[in-house]
Formats: sequence, structure tokens, C-alpha cells
Amino acid sequence: MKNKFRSGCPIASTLDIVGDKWSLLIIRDMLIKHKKTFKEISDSDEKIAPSILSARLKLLESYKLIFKTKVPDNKKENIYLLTEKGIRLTPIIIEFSLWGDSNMREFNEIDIIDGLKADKSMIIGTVQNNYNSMLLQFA
Amino acid sequence: MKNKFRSGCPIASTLDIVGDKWSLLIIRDMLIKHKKTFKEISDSDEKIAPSILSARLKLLESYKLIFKTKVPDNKKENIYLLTEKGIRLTPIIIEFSLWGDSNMREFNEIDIIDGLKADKSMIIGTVQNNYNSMLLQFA
DNA sequence: ATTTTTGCTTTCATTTCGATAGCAAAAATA
DNA sequence: TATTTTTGCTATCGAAATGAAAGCAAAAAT
Repeated sequence: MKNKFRSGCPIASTLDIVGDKWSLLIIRDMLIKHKKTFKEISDSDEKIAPSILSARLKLLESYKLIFKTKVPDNKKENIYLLTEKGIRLTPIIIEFSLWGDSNMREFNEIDIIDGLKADKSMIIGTVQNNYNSMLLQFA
Repeated sequence: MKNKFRSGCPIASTLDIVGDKWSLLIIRDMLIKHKKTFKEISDSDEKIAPSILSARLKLLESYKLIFKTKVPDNKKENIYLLTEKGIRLTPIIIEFSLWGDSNMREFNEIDIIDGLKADKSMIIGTVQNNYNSMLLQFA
């Protein structure tokens, strides 16, 4: 894996990893919808192609935003879970959600998301707590 | 301009506009470094190609994140400024900065950014206030 | 009057994307 | 046990985006 970082700027470096059209949607599905398998993530509204999903999962794993595991009773199915690093993307996801909700209605019909009017840090806390609770069954 | 939105999800819709490797870096330069001309933005650490910068500025303008103006004593130079919609991206930019600062040091040497330890909403407020103050000279 | 700067556009090679098909191993079903 | 279905991918290939370099006209500076 060659060095793909354009500069030492933390914003640019973050964009170098998740600055594409798909990575943050994969994270969204994992973090908010608790999707865990290739199949589940494939079945999103936005129809990600398997070749892209495969490549993104590998990349996200290489930067330790996600990790791969299995459950004892299924030898085939991979379970993809967010690491701490990945879970810490929650504030970014929530800010994207809030910005789209407030600023894109002029150009696209935006879904109403329940609870988006609540206090920001509470939303972030809730999302992270819910994910961590779900994680316990794999610990 | 064809409809390029993949779904009604606010996160996906935001990604459809600024979900590429360059748009948020252009916004960063405008918002934080107060860059205003094609030349100034071209001279970033990350060396954006003029063809890409040109295309991005047009796109950001079409979605009303930025607007173009001129100063009376220079007929050539375009001045690019952030709109309200654009300025409202501040929380996203700050979260990218914080996440990169905390999570990417393992993979890239990340610049130390002054004042990033301060209270999040204070940082956001300061960045936005500074930008708005600068804007006054064009009002 | 000449040179330099600015804000682009054009060109074209390279890279990435993305739709579709395919496939082997495992799981489910008969 | 045999067959079918599901899962988690990989391969292929045309289309789109990226990016390096050159070019260029209008304006500004000298």
C-alpha cells in the first residue's frame, strides 16, 4: 500500500481515507443501521456495486476503521464491525446528516430523519452507545 | 445539470455534493485561510490541478455554497466567497480536522493545528465569526 | 510598448468507477 | 445424500473522473 496522503493537514488526511462517495455511506449503514455483512451492506438504497464494496471494506480495514470476524455457527459469512476509530466517525456522520437536512432541500427531496432536532451531543452519544451495546454480543 | 442524487438520505445527498477529494479542501482554504481567488486556492499544499479547481468552483457555485464577485479596481480577478450554506459547513470541516488529528497519526505525520484542543462549539463559532467579519468588506 | 499575471480551457494519458457476469465454498432445502 | 440457494467475493470492460501539462486571451504591471 503506497503512501496516498497529499499533505500533513488533518482535514486532507481524513479526506484521503473517507473522502469518496461510498466510504461514509458504508460507515453510516454499519453505525446507524447496524449492518454487519457484505450482503446487508449491499442492500442499501444507493446500490453500491460489489466490486466497490469489496475494495472499500479492504481499505477501511487496512486503516483500522473496521475489522472482520465470524460467528461460530457460520463459516462462510464475514461479520464487519466498526473499531473505536470507526465509531469515532459518528460526529462527522451526524454533521453530514444535519447539513444535508438543512441545506439540500432546495435541490433534492430529503428524507425526514427522526430525532435529528435533538441536542447534537446527545444524538452522537446515543448512536455510539447503541453501537457499543450491539458490539457486546461479539465480545 | 442532471439530477445526481442517489437517494433521499441527507448524508448521501451531502456526499453527492462535497463527497470527493477536493471540494472540502477548497472550502477549508476559503473558510480558514480566507483564500478568495483562483490563484490563491491553486497555491495550496495539495496542488490541485486548474482543470479540477475550475470544475469544482462551478459545481459549488451551482449548489450555492459559494458565489463569485469582483472588486472595483480589478476587472480580471474573480473573488470567490462562501455563502451562508457554505459557511455552515464549518462543523463538518472541524470534525474532519479533529478526527484526522486523533486517528491518523499512526499512518501519516499530521500537522499540529493551533487551538484544536479548545471547546468544539467555540472553535466553530470563532471560525464562522472570523469569516463573516472578512465578508463585511465586500458588502 | 512589452512583459507578466490571472483565470481559466484544452488536451490527452492514466486512474477510478460501476454495471454485469461469474464463481467457489458454504448453507439450506429436498 | 443430492440439489438448490446464498454468500462473499473476483473478473471484465466500457464509461467517467482525475491530473499533468500546455495554451491562451484579457487585464495588470512595468
